[in-house]
Amino acid sequence: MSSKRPFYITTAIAYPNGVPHMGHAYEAIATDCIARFKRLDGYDVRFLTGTDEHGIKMLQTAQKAGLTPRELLARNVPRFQAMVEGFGLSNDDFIRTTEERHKASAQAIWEKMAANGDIYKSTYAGWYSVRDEAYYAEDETTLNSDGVRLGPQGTPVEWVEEDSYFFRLSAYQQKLLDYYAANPGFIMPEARRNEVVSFVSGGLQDLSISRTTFDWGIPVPGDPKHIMYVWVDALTNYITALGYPDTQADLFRTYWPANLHVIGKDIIRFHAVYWPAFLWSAGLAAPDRVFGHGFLFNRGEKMSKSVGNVVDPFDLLAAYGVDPVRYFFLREVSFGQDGSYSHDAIVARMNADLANDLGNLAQRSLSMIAKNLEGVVPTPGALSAEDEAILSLADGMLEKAREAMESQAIHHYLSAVWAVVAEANRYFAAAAPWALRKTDPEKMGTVLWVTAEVIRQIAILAQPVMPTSAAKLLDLLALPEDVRDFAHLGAGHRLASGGTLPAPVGVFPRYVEPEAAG
RNA sequence: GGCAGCGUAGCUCAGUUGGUGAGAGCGCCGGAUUCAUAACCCGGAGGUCGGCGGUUCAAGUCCGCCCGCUGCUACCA
Repeated sequence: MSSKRPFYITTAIAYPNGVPHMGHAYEAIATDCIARFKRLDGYDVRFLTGTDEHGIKMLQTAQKAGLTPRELLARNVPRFQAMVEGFGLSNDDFIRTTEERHKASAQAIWEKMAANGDIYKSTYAGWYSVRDEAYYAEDETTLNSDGVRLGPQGTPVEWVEEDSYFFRLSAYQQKLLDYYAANPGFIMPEARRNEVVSFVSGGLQDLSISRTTFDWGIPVPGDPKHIMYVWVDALTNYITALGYPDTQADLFRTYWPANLHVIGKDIIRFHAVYWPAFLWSAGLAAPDRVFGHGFLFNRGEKMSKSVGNVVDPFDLLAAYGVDPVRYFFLREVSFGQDGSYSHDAIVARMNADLANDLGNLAQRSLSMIAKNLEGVVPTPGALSAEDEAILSLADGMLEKAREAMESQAIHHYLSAVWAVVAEANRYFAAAAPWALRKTDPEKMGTVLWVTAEVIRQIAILAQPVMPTSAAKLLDLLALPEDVRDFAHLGAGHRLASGGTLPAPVGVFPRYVEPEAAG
């Protein structure tokens, strides 16, 4: 067991009845950025992602394609795994809910909840929307002009009457409200918390948690005609991956309760209401925080197949490269709010922030070291007020970044780092080392050292967003692998003088439009 | 209908508990420079802070009403 503080972070598990879209990738890179940040900041991080593979929608999609569910999964899940790979995720595990370990886990939590008296059998009759995965009361539905009955979301519903097991969610209303009150950071952003509190305050109905109308799911223990409601199945993935039901094993003891579930704002209720109740019922602790991120829009429009503006995340990778795409989404979008993207916006960020500001700064300063100092890191002389000022700003980045990341304000963390990039450019221009080369070579060396030191700290802090590019930058500074974590930021670990640097190469190329088709 | 939030320069947005002449980035215009990825640096253009009214010595920042937008939720039908 590690002496480091544990940090367990998860994405939601993706529903692979289709191929990955940019929304999946967005959640993945944001969560990965947080995981990497915590790891570099000295935490013992466990990072989980995966796929949610049961449920009637999966079955129906497969049937439409003339496939079995397993065949559909065999076709789609590798795409999600390729996305995880392609976007550079540092996950420790990839869970699939069709795995045997998960079946055992889901059945175990069911039995715990049943043993606690929270599950009872009754009859459910009502209107069910497959698309919404939800039941509606008669008066919540409407008949449209074609005689088709629709649910409140406008999706078709069908009459379902079946035996069902119910979870006594109503018994947890007050406990949930108390938990929200005692843990104001449980649901973030705050606006989401208000919505959940308001919803729970309005009263909770018991939840139907089994189905008998189809069989693509995990059988209810002792009553295999029933399969579990997908959310009981899906949410449990977070503990399955820690070895549940073996709650005494190191993995579970170390990492549960989870520190952070990163999810889309559309599934807040399942994570902030149902999930804690299930856990308490099973005698387990609720997670520390559920963060609901926003949705992405393509040029301000919601992505939809009919509009034809669905963006394939792999296309973005091919067009811009993984690190620029990661940087763009994490910098441009306020984490927790909806965001918009477009080719122009991505290129603007890529060229302005990465190529012009950071990349060019590294290139111009390092190439001066290469050309004038034979690639040897100079020894600084006496530091001027300007030297001290920029170093002090660089030293202050970590605190600001940490503070931002405490509330998952990824965009604030990045803007704090890039504010220093901008200031470093001003510093460099004002110090004009190319002029000092003739008038005051020692001072030129000092300026180049200060600049390289500032770049060192920026690169270390850029690792969570752009792991590959930041590593290249650190390679250019000949920084050993074991001194690239946040413990090596600040005045206590300045860039060593005297070392020889490799020949500088561009790390962040400008994006130039491909030649117009001729 | 209820609850919550939002509406600030062309665009995307910051603006702590009300107090020097309202900001940043991008874009645009002009200048400077040549170490560098035609990049960096400097300067500028420039918005009735959605509208009206109010509180205050002082409001983008508080109160009321109105308009527009978003989310959650309820209900009518």
